Amino acid sequence: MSNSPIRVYIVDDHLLVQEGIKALLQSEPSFEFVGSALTAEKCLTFFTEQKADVILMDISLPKMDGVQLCSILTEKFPSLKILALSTHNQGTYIRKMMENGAMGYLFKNANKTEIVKAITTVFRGEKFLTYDAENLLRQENLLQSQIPKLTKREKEVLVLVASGMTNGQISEKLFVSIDTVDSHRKNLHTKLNVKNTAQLIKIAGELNLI
Amino acid sequence: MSNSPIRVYIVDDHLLVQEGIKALLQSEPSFEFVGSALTAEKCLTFFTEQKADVILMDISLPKMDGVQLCSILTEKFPSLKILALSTHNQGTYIRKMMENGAMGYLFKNANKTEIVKAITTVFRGEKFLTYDAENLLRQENLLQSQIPKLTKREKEVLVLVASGMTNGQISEKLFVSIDTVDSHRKNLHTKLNVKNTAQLIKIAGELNLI
DNA sequence: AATTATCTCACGTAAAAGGGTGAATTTGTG
DNA sequence: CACAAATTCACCCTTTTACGTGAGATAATT
Repeated sequence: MSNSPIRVYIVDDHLLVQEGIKALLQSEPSFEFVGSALTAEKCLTFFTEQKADVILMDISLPKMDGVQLCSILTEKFPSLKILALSTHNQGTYIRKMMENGAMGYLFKNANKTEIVKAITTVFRGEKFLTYDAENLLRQENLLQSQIPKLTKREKEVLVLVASGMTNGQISEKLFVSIDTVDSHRKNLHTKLNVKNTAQLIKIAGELNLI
Repeated sequence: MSNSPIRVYIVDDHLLVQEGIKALLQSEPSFEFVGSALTAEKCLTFFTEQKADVILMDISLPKMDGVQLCSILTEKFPSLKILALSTHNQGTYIRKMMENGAMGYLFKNANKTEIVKAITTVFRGEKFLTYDAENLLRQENLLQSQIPKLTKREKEVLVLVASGMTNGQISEKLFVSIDTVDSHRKNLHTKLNVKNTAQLIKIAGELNLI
């Protein structure tokens, strides 16, 4: 098992990254480069006939993205180990990939040692998260937990306010009284610690609540 | 002149991209790979002793970014041709790099043909903008031209409003009367075609005006 | 079952914003 | 210089928000 090389495939729309991986793997006898693709479609075509042990996968692919490709591949080939390879420094992407069957997440600025370690780790069936990715997830969780929990109604009112509607118009739309809408806005102010509509909409925008 | 190969240097914090370029250039006899760096600092160190004809440069580098590095290099080595190599699909970056002395802009998803063409083009002293980059600039210019031109004072008032200040507070801060601030806000409403503060701050956020 | 959270509504006052109109002064530009 | 744009200010009136306080009804959670 440890004698035969790990067969590695790569799908990335950046030719340069493909070539880079290829070059790196060629200098390591324990790996065998079995193919590459620029798009998810071509990757799927490859796997109908051939196989690999580990696939390095970019997230941002044209048309079908990495997340979709990931879920398809894990379903069809449960033994295939997927290692996400991306520049995306947003925790949501990391989370999505791992939820869809990826065994690891690597940033493209990784050095050779880290890449080798990542591939061998996921090949063994263990998860691999680069230190930066772990950090990112932790920080984002912190931020997320600092966002006050708004109720369904409050979120509803918030987006309507942001759309420019007055309390009167909102009350008609939601079939409640103006005073009720007023109450929700007061609660929004309290929860988000603002004192007027301008501040409210600004921070709501920053928190992607609208 | 066409006999001696074009000496190419690359600075990019992604090792994989470096390796990819290296691999591509090795298969082309008209190019000579003379070195690479992961950071701007190491790049500058290299150029104190050695030289190159064309430098491929990523924009997002740790610490010192590509724009700074670009302006330094063009000043010290006017004959050096800089080719920006980036995944950044924001027109501002393209514009900044070209303003700071870059001769070309290439996306990292470029294929071999395009990369070769880009290098040879900038080596000849001509500008090279990949089709996508040109498109992007054109589209952004269109969008930009659709944003109403706000006066200096209006922008000032806008950010103060977004910060949560009332007309009274703004008037004190700017040493003008409340009526004046009121006027500016009315003009903002007219120009941005909104009818209240909520809408104003929302679209201002979307247009990156605050 | 008991407690808590959410949603609802009411009333009153004060503060702020919205809307219209007009106009003087300064600044910028052809 | 002349014309346009920007900045400034005033006054009126209406609408909308903001803020406090209290409270009943329903849904969710322990």
